[in-house]
Amino acid sequence: MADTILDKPERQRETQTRISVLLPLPFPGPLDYLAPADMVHPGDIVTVPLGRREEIGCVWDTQSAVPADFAPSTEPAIDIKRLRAIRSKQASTPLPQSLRRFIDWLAAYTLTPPGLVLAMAIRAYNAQAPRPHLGWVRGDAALADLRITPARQRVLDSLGNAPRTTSDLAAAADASPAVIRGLAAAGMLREMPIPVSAPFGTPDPNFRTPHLSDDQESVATELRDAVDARKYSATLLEGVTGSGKTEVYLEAVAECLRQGRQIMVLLPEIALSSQWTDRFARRFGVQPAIWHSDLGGKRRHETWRAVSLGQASVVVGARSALFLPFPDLGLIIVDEEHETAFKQEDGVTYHGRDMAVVRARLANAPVVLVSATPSLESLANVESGRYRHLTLHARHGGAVLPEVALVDMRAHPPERGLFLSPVLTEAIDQTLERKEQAMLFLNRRGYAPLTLCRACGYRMECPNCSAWLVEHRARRLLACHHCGHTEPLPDLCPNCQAEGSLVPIGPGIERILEESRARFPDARILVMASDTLGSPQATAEAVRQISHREVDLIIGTQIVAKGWHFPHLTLVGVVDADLGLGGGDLRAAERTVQLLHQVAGRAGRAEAPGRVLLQSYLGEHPVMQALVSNDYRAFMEQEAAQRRPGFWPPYGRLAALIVSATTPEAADALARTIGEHAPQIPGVQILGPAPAPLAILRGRHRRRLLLRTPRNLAVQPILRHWLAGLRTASQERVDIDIDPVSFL
DNA sequence: AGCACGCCGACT
DNA sequence: GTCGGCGTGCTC
Repeated sequence: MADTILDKPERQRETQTRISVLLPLPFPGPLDYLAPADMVHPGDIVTVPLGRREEIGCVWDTQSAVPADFAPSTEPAIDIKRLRAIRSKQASTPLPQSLRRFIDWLAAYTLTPPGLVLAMAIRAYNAQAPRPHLGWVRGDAALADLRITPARQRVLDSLGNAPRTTSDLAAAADASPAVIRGLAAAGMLREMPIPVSAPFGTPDPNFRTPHLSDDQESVATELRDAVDARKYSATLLEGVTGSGKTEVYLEAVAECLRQGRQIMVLLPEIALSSQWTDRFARRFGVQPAIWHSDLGGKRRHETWRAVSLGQASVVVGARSALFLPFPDLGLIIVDEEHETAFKQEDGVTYHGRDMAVVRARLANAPVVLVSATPSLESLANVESGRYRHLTLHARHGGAVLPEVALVDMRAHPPERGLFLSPVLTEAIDQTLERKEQAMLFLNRRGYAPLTLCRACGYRMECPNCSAWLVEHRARRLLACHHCGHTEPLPDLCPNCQAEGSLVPIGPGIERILEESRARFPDARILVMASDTLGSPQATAEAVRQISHREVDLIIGTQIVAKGWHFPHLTLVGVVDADLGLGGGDLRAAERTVQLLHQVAGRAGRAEAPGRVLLQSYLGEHPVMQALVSNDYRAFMEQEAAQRRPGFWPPYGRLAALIVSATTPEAADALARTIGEHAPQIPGVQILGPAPAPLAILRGRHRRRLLLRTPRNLAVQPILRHWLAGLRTASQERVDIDIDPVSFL
């Protein structure tokens, strides 16, 4: 990629104008540089001098597109005579205006320096300069100039019009690379870049059009119309598991492809993507481009480039795909929109689903949020008229919804030291006898979540975090799931030195595996957890084994809840349906219903009807009642009624201030100071300071303040004023989380 | 984020 | 007398 040198010293200074350049650094805004007028434009990627180093940046718009109510105040411009000149302009397509505006918007909304948001957009650009692959073709030198050995002759015979790499050529000619090097030195071979084959095929919208039911067809038509309108609109597509949501929204994708425009599809996790892309390929004939944060350097650069040139028409990815430079975005899909995995927690904190709606608005494109169990946020947006609501009612192909029943653990307790009720184990027996598959779901990795000393009551805790250490018996150690700390399981209690007094309390899936092996000795058991399925390939292999009936009993964590299709699965046992309800989280109930509903949806998709058993001590809890009666809507109305009066989200706005320091005293002092300077605004409430739910995380002591405002009040200016005069010591930090999702 | 400047402890 | 610790501050 050749650079254009702009700062020729002889160039007249008068021809240079002031331009803004945003750098991927935590500055409050863009810096000003000089460049020849009409040679650089907003969006261009440039290199500029900064101090005594050089940085890559993006030419930024002079005026901000951010709504004034939460835009940061701008500093006065510095004297033009003091500006330095841009070094060079990169020969790449500029960042589109809709992306630049999105970066500004997200930065202002999350109170993040815009440069750090830009960094997410150009990290791929930076990652690895595209080094073209070189290959060999016939050189100019005449044959007579060199002795032609048999090996050399074979190499020359193997040459073609298209360049071949050294290793390829050596193999074809059965010669060593040294022979090639010799020929090259004599000028009989010439190096030539190998043209990169287009890595992204063109999806064919008519490759295999599906047969849709009337219900599906009418929804598909509405979505196609939204695409045809070529303007912003937001739609919530709600449909139970198996109602064919994907098929239906792929018709909107097809419509957008027919227009020759680009499509962004966001999924909550990459684990889901292989199944999704296969489905896509069946519909459109080629694989879509895939994007996620740990995509390798070369692939990453290719994808970024293909998107910026409009060559990748469909990109499916995790939330970071929001920052790709689509020049002609015509549609955004957010699948499983209720998933909390869309919320980015570290670094720049933003909610992928909400930001997808913003991205769509700024690109003037339609966005479709898809879920079987929509978030209360999206339902509230439907209610207020901001989103349109489309519903798919029937399960496609005649499959019926699974029957959900409670197992009252008080009435039917497991044997001492075990965790499966006889009601559940007998149901598994019957399922296995019928040669059908069963699944046990427990959203907890490891063997036991707590290790306790029976002699003194000491609990094994993480030295860096206020969290219990989880025993992983297979790996013979105790692990912290928050910071990654591990230590061997001790023989003696570290507190009272008693021998053999440490006992595991509570189940993780390893312990359920142990119990299942003893209880169902003939069953072929497969464990699915994020730590046992390291790679996407391993996950795909596990799914294949299940589909091919090579497994009888599946034991899994959250990962099994994803939209997998398991045709022979007819029984799902939820080991601890009450698990998510503790901890006082605002969305605990909503999340539990969504998760367990999703888990239940794995059962009985084909001819055989499915059955779900929920082991619970809280049978009367609204969450259990909602699951048993399968009335999601009634449950969400009840949720809404609980949140509305107190202005809890989505009926109010929330921002969290996480104060952290190296000592508890420093954290307390800083949190108190901030609390004392809290603004007094009618309708605005400050909660705290209180110990953050994980009071110690990665060795830092954390306190939390919550700011709650009515929905019509922006929290950003309030926070800005509040924290404006604050000075913190070097080891102290205040992190802001707008619209916090996790309270843990 | 880098990379400077700057002011206090153990060494050729 | 210097080398080097990382605290504070600036970069258009």
